[in-house]
Amino acid sequence: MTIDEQIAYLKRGTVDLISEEELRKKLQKSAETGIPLRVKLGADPTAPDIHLGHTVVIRKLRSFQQLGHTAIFLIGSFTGMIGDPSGKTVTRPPLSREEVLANAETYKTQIFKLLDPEKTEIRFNSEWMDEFNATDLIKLCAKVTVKQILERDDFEKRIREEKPIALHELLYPLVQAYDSVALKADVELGGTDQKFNLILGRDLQKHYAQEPQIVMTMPLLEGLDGKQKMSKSLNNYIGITEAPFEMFGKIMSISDELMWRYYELLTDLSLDEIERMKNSDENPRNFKIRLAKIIVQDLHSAEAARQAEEEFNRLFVRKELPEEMQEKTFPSGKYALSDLLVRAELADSKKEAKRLIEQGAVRINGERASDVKAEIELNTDVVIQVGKRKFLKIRKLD
RNA sequence: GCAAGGGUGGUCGAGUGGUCAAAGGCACCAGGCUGUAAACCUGGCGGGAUUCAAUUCCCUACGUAGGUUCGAAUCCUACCCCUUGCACCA
Repeated sequence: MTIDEQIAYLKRGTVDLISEEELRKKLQKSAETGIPLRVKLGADPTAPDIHLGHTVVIRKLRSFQQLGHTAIFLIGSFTGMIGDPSGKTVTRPPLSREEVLANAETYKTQIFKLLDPEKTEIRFNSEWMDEFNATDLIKLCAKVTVKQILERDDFEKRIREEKPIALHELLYPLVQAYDSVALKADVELGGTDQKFNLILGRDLQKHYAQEPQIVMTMPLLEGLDGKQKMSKSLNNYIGITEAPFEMFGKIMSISDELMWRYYELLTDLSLDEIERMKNSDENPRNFKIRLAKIIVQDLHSAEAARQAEEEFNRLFVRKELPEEMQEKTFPSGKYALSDLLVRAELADSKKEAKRLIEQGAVRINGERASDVKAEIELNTDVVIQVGKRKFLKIRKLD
């Protein structure tokens, strides 16, 4: 690839690129000297469950890796061990060293679904922050002004809304910026919410007589609802370790509009190709299937994607029973249906079980059961379906 | 420490003595229509029991613990927590 082609490739899907000129210079220099660029991506060690939203930026890191550069996955172990009470949710307890290490392991297995382990540096910021003493910290603080820090949008917003800001929260961006100095990063990637922190890294590097890093930010991916950003707490996410069929199904349930967004940020299809599909009058459903297959293939395998599609067709197109379903064993005998649903964990309470029956959500061996007081005789195996996607085979125990 | 404001169901947010298992929105669940799309429509949304059924009853819940009252999310007392301002540190 020529330098121009590389830039075009790397620019895809980015929101901010500061700056393209500097990136060009770095790429040129790297090509001339054969020294790969050091590309940093930071992660918070408190939430080791990676979802598709995170993969947007991880995929970008992979792009750099594929061009021969060094991917650095930085785990904020130091920050995690202090504990960050910011944000509206419950105070996060500080993590112990063991927890941080355990989370780091989880991270590794997840990111290596996308990144090449051989070409990835995993680093922890406690490597240098543990040695940092009060003098170092104060010297570091002296390099920026309060005004600079308070410029960050969310700080500004909280001041305006008279919400509290803990002092150490002001220090987090600084520590993150210092990580870039410690790593001698050439490029730092992050979500758009990280823009301020990444730029601060540039500023700080100048203070340490380093060439400032290139800042690239990526959009925060919308979750399955298509409105809010994907996150675990909003329960609108697809986890990177989810089973192929789950992933496939969730992708099939997103809106058509959102599908194009996912195409752009989660696949490598050319923008031209995506545009062509968008303007085609083919049933969008087919494109969604294609998207689902691409994503499942990327995170699992081609075979897994094929099977997921097959299962999807079986369940929702042909309305057949799944190939495999969970099984539970009960002593043979007579059961009140509502009771059985609870005991089989298909409903949380008897009230809910009755509700489900009343609303026609329950099927026994394919027959809709609408009698709340129904009893079923368990003398053979029975398949119970609740709603569209919960299936359970109940086996009798003699 | 003082003063003021606040703590309600998954969430936001009404409710200031009975009609409150608590309005309304969102989220969520189920059904319908579809392409497991969107939009839309319908029902549900603490738990247990009871009736053929409309039902009815009981328990738990409005920061915690007590109290007043026939009756409290609502009033009183103490405590805990959050926010803001002031003070202390001088």
